[in-house]
Amino acid sequence: MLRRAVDIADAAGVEALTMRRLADELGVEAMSLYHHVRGKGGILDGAVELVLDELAAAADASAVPPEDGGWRAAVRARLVAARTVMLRHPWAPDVMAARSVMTVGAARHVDAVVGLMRAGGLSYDLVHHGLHALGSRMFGFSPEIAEPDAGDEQGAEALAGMAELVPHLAAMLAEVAHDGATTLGWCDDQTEFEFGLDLVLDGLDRLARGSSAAD
Amino acid sequence: MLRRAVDIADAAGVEALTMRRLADELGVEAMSLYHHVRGKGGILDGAVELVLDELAAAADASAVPPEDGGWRAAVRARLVAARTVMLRHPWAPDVMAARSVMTVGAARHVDAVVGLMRAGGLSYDLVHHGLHALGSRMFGFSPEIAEPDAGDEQGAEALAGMAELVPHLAAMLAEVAHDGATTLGWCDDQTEFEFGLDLVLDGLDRLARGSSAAD
DNA sequence: ACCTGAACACCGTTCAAGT
DNA sequence: ACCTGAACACCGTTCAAGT
Repeated sequence: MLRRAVDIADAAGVEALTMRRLADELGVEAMSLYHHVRGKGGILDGAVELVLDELAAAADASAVPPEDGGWRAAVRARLVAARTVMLRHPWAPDVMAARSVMTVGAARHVDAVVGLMRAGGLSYDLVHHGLHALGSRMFGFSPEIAEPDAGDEQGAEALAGMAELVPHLAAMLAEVAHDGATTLGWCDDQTEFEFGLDLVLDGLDRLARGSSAAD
Repeated sequence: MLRRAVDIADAAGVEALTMRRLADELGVEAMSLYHHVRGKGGILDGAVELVLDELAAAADASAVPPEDGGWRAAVRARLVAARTVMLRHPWAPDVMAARSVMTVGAARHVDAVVGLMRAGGLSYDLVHHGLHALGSRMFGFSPEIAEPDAGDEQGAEALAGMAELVPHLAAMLAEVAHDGATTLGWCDDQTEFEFGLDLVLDGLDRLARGSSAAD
């Protein structure tokens, strides 16, 4: 049943994951669902939990022993693995953010990251700051809030109308769009994810080594 | 009318911002609204735009001349100012993320940040990566996805049940909760926002100076 | 041009009734 | 224990009708 909920959200988006539709696909009446879960929230939580099981499996499969490259490489490998799972379920981070309940699956993932960082010698305090700094990257997602590039045709068109209003932005996009023609488009999300991830991990590493004196 | 929409969302949350309620508070029928905006989306976009006007005013008011402390301080001041506005309208970042349309207000804010970074000598390419790395921090918000601390009573209780399941996380929270007793609680959101912001800005600054050879 | 009432096609959920 | 039909209180939106 939760499996089916995940399939619906994957195929048609969370907004299509409705009690009536889920019941329909299970060949049952909508009200029957209430005998097995605590309302719609229970279904969303359960679906997220299933995705987090996938995440745990993927993270284990691609785990890097902390000896090879230190905690930084180990955390990086885990979060990049998390991303491959979340890309299959792009609605999951949104649901997790909307329903801010700490499920066991989420707690275990965070726990694993904390463990890797501690093994690398970071203080609990620094680890704690680090979790906040990672934000949604912790679950393989960077928040693409109001991304200035969006759809190619509509984005370019809207930008043309704003060119004199936002000169710096227009100039940046013109240059980046040109250079990026060799890659996947204006923005390579995977590249940007890894860039931001490395920036945070490098910063934490530097703080852990107490290299602020080197500034 | 958009002003009233912002007030409703501030006071009762976005989910309370409904066509019927907005019309009611304006002493008019719900269907009249469709003669002035393009459906509910238009109202959400308009409300966000109003918030972004506030943001622009706050950013201008607390602007730091680039000469004093460089681009880093200037960008920091602008994003911290953005945060004070968004804290008054916590629904705004969510709405912006949900409706991924680049409004003029959002574009102008991003443009200003790009301008400050460029004035600091950063390449368009590095600026572009930087925008992605900043993510929602660009608009004063760090994504508190599945925050492990949440409500004090419920969080502590849930954590007790998970203590043996997530040992590292439990140990971290136990220590951080203890130390943090002197401040505002387990997590000081403002502190965490500034920590993450500085981590990203420092990282960009380092890359701009080409100090990777110093590693 | 602007507003209105009734209606449509949806939601999540309650509740009494069936087996 | 599990399922069901009808109903309730909502949504956003369409549409013909009013002024």
